[in-house]
Amino acid sequence: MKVLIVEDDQFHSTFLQDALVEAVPEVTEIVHAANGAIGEDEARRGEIEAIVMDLQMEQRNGIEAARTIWAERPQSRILFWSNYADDAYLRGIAHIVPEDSAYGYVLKTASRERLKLALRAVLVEGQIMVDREIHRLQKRGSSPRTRLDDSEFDVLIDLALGLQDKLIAERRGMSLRTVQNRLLSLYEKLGVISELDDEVMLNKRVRALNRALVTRTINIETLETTQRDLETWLKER
Amino acid sequence: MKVLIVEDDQFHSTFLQDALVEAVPEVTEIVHAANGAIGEDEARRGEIEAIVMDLQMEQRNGIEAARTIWAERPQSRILFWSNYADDAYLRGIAHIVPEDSAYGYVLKTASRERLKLALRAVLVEGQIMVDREIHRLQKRGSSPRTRLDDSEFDVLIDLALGLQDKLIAERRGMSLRTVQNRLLSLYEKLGVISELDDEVMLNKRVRALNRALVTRTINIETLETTQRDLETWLKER
DNA sequence: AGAGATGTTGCGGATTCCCGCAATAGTCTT
DNA sequence: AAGACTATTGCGGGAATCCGCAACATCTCT
Repeated sequence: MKVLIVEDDQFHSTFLQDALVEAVPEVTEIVHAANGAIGEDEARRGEIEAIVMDLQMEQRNGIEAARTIWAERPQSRILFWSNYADDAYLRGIAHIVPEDSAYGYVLKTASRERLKLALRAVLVEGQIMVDREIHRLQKRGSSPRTRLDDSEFDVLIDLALGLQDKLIAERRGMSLRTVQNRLLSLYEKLGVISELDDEVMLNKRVRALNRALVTRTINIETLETTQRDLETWLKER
Repeated sequence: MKVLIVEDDQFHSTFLQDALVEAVPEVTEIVHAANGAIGEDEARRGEIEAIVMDLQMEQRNGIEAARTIWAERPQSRILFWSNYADDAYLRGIAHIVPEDSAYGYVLKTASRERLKLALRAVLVEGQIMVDREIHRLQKRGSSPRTRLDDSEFDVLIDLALGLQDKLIAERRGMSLRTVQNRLLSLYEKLGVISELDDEVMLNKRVRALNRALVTRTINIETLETTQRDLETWLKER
């Protein structure tokens, strides 16, 4: 079994390798890649189907790499190994994971045992496995009062990119007023109103982005990658 | 010589310790702390004056910890060891570093040799040492056309927190129109106008925050820590 | 099928934002 | 010290945003 490790941090990479040979003795070869772009090449060249990948990397992050890898070889099994439990990563993965392919998400703060468990479960057994910590975070918002639905999330992205209402309406195919309704519920769910509310008036648009960032609903990488999507959309409209 | 290591990542912590004993044989004792709050306690209890500290930590980050440590013991020598070269960190440090005390800033991607050099230079020799990579980043903006001055940076912070013009004016003691002038030059320097300019109209306020984030002028931790400053200001006005 | 809940859209107005124009104050140069 | 620059501030107006009100459209449940 060939396994590809995509990780740009030296120490984490070797730590990962150690855990891997312990947890999965059937490994015959381990290939390393220091960022997402190299990872894609290696996966292509080596016809590799078992991958452990960091999410935060220079150049090209894990989500983007996974997207092209899965596009070329949908049955690839990918275990994401990340520092953060940002909701944006989960949504990003949820959007690109192919039907019935195996993947997992483990935090770097997880114990070595849990990492080894996830390595076996995903790479060998082909299971889906998401770290409990992350699930907790995902759940926390699951009271529908706080959790954003997909269309709200789309509008949040556009807001974060700096589009104004009219453009968002055009891009998402809604009326101006509907966009504003979405924004309204965004302000509600992100806690823009409740906080410093009385007395202090805030710029809700900026505050919404601020809250989305500190609550880990989106992150800076989200801004960067969605920016590219926006640019292509702008060209072909 | 007693040295305190403040670092929440297991691997990095031991790596740091190894480099430390190699580079600084005069070390007699090494104390570990897993986050900023514990670090403050240890520094206080142990009367430690040589510290190596990560910047990104849960709970309480390196800048905040350094602020209280330096407030209590200004001659402390602190080497910051960070993943990122965000401008926000540099500004944060520049604001709190006491007169003629030693500090340094090294990236985690730096070679072991450079780390060891910095350890000696800062902890033993009491020099000031900033990683070349960071300086490069700081310089890049140093064409005054792009680099933010302090008052612009202040306004950027307030904008990022979601304050509206009137409140910023009150907080920073300027007139409304002056705030708007600052915003104008912010939009200019952050590249809000130049990008997608013609055709596409943007919400400049949000776009400014977006640009400030992706250019690493500020980061999410900045949002969190400055939020606390804002809250105290709000109470006592 | 009918009643109620939820989502979408238009209209209008109060507020905020963006910024050109112009007067004044402060700084630098020669 | 006079002239040139730059920063600060007020005024005013066009555009964008926020949001209540109300009319439909859809969906759900019994």
